[in-house]
Order: sequence, then C-alpha cells, then structure tokens
Amino acid sequence: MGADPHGFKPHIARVEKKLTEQPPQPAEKPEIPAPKPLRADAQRNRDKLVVAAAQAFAAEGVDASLEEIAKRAGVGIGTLYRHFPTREHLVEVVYRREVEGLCHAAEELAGQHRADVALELWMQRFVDYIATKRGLATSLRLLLTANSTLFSDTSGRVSGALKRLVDQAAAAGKIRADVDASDVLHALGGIYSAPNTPDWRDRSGRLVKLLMDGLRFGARG
Amino acid sequence: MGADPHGFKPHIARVEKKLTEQPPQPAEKPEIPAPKPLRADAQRNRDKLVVAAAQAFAAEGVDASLEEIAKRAGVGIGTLYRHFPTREHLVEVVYRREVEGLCHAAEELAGQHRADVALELWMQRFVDYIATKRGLATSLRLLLTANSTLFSDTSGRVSGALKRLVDQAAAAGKIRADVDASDVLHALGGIYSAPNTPDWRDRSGRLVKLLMDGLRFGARG
DNA sequence: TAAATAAACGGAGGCGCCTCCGTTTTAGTG
DNA sequence: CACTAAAACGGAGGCGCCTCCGTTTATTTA
Repeated sequence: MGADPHGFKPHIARVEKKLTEQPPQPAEKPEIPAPKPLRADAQRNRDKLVVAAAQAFAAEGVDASLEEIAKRAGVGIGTLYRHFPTREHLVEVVYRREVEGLCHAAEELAGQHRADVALELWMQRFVDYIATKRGLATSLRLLLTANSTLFSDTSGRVSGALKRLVDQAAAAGKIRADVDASDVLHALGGIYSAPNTPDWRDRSGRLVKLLMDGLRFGARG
Repeated sequence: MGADPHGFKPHIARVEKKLTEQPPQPAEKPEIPAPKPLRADAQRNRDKLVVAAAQAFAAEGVDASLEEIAKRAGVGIGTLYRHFPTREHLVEVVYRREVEGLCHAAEELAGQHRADVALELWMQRFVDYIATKRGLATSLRLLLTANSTLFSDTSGRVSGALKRLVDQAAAAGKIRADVDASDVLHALGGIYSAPNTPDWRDRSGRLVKLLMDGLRFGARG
C-alpha cells in the first residue's frame, strides 16, 4: 500500500557516510557489500541536503517540509528522495551528525581552554544538543528503539566525550575529585527531562552554571 | 507543527458509541461528562462511515484513502474528520465493531446449531476476524499498546465468547471434557502468528477442522 | 580530447491529508 | 406550524508526499 510498489529504491542501504572519507577498502568481510563511493556531484548534494535538513529540523521540528528542505539545499525533491527514501533516514543522519559535532566540540574545547572551562562550555553546548534531540522527538524515539545500534553508538560516544572532559578537569585539580562522569551525566539528566517551557533554555543554562559551581567547590587547584 | 494549529477539534472525546444506545443517564460518576446523543443525521452519517471504513480497511488495509471512505459513505470529507479526527480513531471504532460482531455471532450460532457445530462455525468466523486484525496491523498494534483499555476490553470479550461455546459443547458431551477454552484459544494462536502466505486462509480453515476433530475425539455424546 | 556509458538530477503531476467556512438540517420553543 | 439557534454538513483549496522519466553530468574508455 503505497510502500514502494515499484521496487524503486536505489541504494537504500547507505544510510550513513562519514564526512572524512576512507579509501575504498578492497574487501574486508564477506557480508556488507561495500558501499561504493558516490559520484562527486552526488556527494555534494547529499551534504547540502543534510545541512539544510539539520537547519529545518532545528527550526521547525521533524515535520518540516521535505520539499522545503530540498529547495533550501538547492536540489530537486527527487534528489532528496534518492538519497533518503524516508523522513526517518534523514532524521537519523542528521542526528548522527549532531552527535559527531558534539563530540568534536569536546576535543576542540579541551585544546583551547582550561579544563574546567572546557567542561562548562561543553555542557552549554550539550544543552543545544538536547534541544535538537527534543525537536526530533517522536521520530527519534522510534528510531532509537528500533535501531539499537544507533542508540548504543551515540550514547556511548557522548558519554565518552563527557568522561574525558570530567577526568581532565579532575586531574588538573579544577573540579573536585570525588565525582565522576556518570554523576555529572546523571545531573544533566534534569535537562533532558525538564518540561518544555519557553524559558527552558535559560533554566538549563543556569542548571549548568550551578552544577559547575558545585563541581568547583572543594577543588584542589 | 501541523498538529491542530487552530485548536479546531470538536468533540474528539467521543471515540466510541454503542449501536444499542442507552438512555442518557442523568449523571453517574463525577468524571466522564456524559457524551450526549448525536443528532439523528449525525448518527446516521457516523454509522455509514464506520461501515464504509470497515469495508475499505478489509479490502485495502489501514492505508485506505480517507477521502475514498467518505465518498463510499456518501458524505463529505469534512464530516469524516469531524467524527474521526485521526485515522487511528476510525481504526479503533472499526476494530471494536469487529469484536462486537464476533461476540454477537457466538450467541447467534449457539442458538441455531448443535453445540459442537456452533463452536466450529464460530472458529471459522474467528479466522476472518484475525484476517481483519492483521489488515489493520501497525495502527492496531500501536493502539493496543497505547490504549490498554481497548486491549483488555476486546480480548476479554472474545475469550469470553469462546469460553461459552466451548463450555456448552463440553456440557452437551459433543466435545471431550478434558480441555478448556484457554487450551482452544492457545491452539488458535497458531492462526494469528502464522506467516502471511497467499493460502493463509485455507490453511487456517484446515487448522480449525483439525482442531475440531481433536476436540470431538473421545467425546461422550 | 572525444565518444560512450552509467549515474544522478529535477520537477511536473497525481494523489491524499486536513482545514475552514458558507450552506443546510435538525431540534427546540411559542 | 413557523421561527430560531445550534449542530452538522460538504467540498474547495492549499499543502505535502512520492514517483516517474526525460535530461544533464561525471567518469571511463579509446
């Protein structure tokens, strides 16, 4: 019923693609038939679509018009559908990209600021991440339950990034030593589960500051 | 986001309505603010819609066009939406009606046939019921998990109907006395979980016959 | 570099969803 | 029965989804 009655779904398998491309491995495992690289123009358009979709989802939620996204990306609607046969495919890629960005920010900040400042700035960034995640709400929840790889991948990466920052700050004596990353993650949980009031962002910002004060209190250095 | 941006959803609360109407109870419990009876024309249209929807869902699955359903019912699409603000509302009502019919058939058959024959005929009817249930698949699964009342209501009624038939047949000595309704229901489970092959209906019919032979074997009368 | 082939593009077109509001029908009331 | 208010009707219209296929572009081959 309306679900691909003509078997017209080219390369659906390709659901994600790192931006940093690897050399086309000659053949590693018998299964997974090697997602061969896209033609240059295709890759370009694909990237433009993901960027446009990320903006659209952030601004208008998951129900943003796909036609509008295609238009913003400067490609035809057909191109969008060729790359992302369903809205969920697109959501997934956007979400992975978001996680990627958040983890990347952790390294970036760690290299540019004192350990405790890096942690604080990162947590502020984390608030934005949660905002996006909420924007994608329903679709994402479905995806995360249906696709357990996606869930474990992403939550693992995020908590790993947090752990690194916390450990560094603790090692540098900038925050107290008697808490660990999981405590902090737990505390940040309040951000995720808070009701969606208009001042949500501000409240969350304050929560982060408060948390940092707590963490700095009794620090060695 | 596209979800009722204008607050334009009249009487959504009314999700079900028995065909056999009760006199408008003066006031029974503080909660549940009395779903006052529909105007005659409204009730008529509502019924026509449910009938048309049942046919459409049976013939084409849950994704049947709502506009088509309205047309078949001889009403405007606006009328459909007024009565059933979402596709799921309509699915729920159709499903309840199906259950109703199945239970009604149990009484009917019990009154017109020898106890074991009634049981067999009813089980054949049960196959149709399962077919519908499968047709409604995704939507219905969501509804049944989201709305536990719906689940307990319907499964209770169906197994109740079965129990009555089995008990009568056993009491009349037409089937063996050492099985009870839950055993039979368990056996019928195979129908529900069978793969959806083209000959599914035939296979299920045969399963019912086989089951009846087993039940008759060793009967007193 | 040119030709040939495969890959990708893009948007018109058809269909379904849902809202909104002018028109019609029903159920009271005098 | 006539009148009125409230309820219900219905379908045009706007928008989004998705497919299909003629056209364009990248890549390979000679």
